[in-house]
Amino acid sequence: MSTLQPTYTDDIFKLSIPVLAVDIVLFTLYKDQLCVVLVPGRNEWAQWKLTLPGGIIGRGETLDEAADRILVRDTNIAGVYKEQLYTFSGHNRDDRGDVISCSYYTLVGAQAFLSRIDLTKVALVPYDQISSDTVAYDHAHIIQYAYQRLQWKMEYTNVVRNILPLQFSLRELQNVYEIVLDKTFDKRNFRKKILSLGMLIETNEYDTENSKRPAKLYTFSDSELKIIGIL
Amino acid sequence: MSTLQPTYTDDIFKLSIPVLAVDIVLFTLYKDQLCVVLVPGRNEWAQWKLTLPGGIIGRGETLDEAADRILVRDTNIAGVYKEQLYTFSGHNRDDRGDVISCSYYTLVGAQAFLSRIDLTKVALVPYDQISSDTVAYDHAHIIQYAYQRLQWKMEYTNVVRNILPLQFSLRELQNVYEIVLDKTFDKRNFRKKILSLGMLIETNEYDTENSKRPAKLYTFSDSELKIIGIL
DNA sequence: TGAATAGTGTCTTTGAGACACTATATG
DNA sequence: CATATAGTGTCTCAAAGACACTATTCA
Repeated sequence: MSTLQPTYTDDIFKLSIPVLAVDIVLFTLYKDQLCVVLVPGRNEWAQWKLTLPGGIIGRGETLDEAADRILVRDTNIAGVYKEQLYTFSGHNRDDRGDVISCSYYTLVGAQAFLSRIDLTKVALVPYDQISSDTVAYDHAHIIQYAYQRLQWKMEYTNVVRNILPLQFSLRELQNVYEIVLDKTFDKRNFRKKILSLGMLIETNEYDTENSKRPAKLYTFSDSELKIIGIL
Repeated sequence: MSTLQPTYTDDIFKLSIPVLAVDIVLFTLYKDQLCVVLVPGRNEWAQWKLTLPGGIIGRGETLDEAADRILVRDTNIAGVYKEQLYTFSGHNRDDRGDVISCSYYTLVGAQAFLSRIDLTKVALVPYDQISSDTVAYDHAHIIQYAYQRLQWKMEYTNVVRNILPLQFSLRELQNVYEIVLDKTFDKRNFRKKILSLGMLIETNEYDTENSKRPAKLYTFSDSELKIIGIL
């Protein structure tokens, strides 16, 4: 993985084919809110608005490699879960010319996030404050699409593992589900269900900081994304 | 929609950015087999092998427009259901240079398919005969991915509507499900389930051709893709 | 009237969801 | 010992799946 920008030997916006860019929707939880990382817009159309971290893909680069490069460049974050979302095209998406955007989304835990990112360079915007008024181009639409995908993944996979620390209590886990899915769950039913899925392993440790009665800590049994039926 | 090829004013395979192509996985049912439409490979790497219908996207063209154009060019089929699948990239995907492929899949009923297509120009290949030995580039992989998506859509949406005629018997419907999902269903449970979903409307007509006892014909209640829980 | 396919109902099991009390540590 | 949060069990209802016979048309 390289943090170098590719160099372009042509005026890429004047070619007879469209330019392919990669845009990244980085979700994290911050103060019990689902947030997206955005950067200041760098040209006229984007003036006064924020945009997704993104960039033009270079020759010889794969989409995954470009996504990694851009993520490191703008957020200093590497090696996290990411997934290709959708490739957006359309007339007049971008003032620079004909740009097609292959979008990715990633999910990062708050601790990993805050330790690596430079908050003077990027903004952390709560999902419910994102709209076409605050975000440039069609990026609000892309973020909305990413959010739908994230919700789906939360319901049907163990993707939640990417936002939690190595050990966590069932209460923390339920909090994440409730925030991302924007609904509440009955504690007993939630625990019954989540434990029956076999995606958790009990540890012998307890969280004594966040509550009166210490809560048993769990870890995830699978290190990879796995499809399961949840909730 | 135009059937013209875009014209390229540069040598697009020598640019400093990758070239974006669109490839289409067209599924249809033929003689009780799930089949994919393939075309002869047009260059060295693809020699003796078949490829997906595909082409380079032109400037000012959206991905959906390019998909429509290529579908008409290679199969003479227009106005059918299609969906973007995934955008594939990778080192050495294509001998011509750095090509990234945005893939689509579509689903076409046999009658519409046979009436429009020219079978001297394209091949109809049963899904279970597709492998890297018979299909060029990474197209076998793309087809496999498309098949997974199709199976998923069959289970959770009314996408099956795109492969059936306007009117059909429950037996025909069950056949399609059994072929695509590659498993069998109990007739009573299938009918109970499918009718409870409310995605069908009973007609007053009967199919008297395909069986001794005439079967009641049904139509779909929704003209759009709709998420439902099936099977 | 026999052959072929359409069409129908019940029982059992499983999972989802509603719901309230006890257990344990801290100050 | 009061408070705050962890942790636990039962009942009900709905949907999935197993399973076998009757109905209708045609030759």
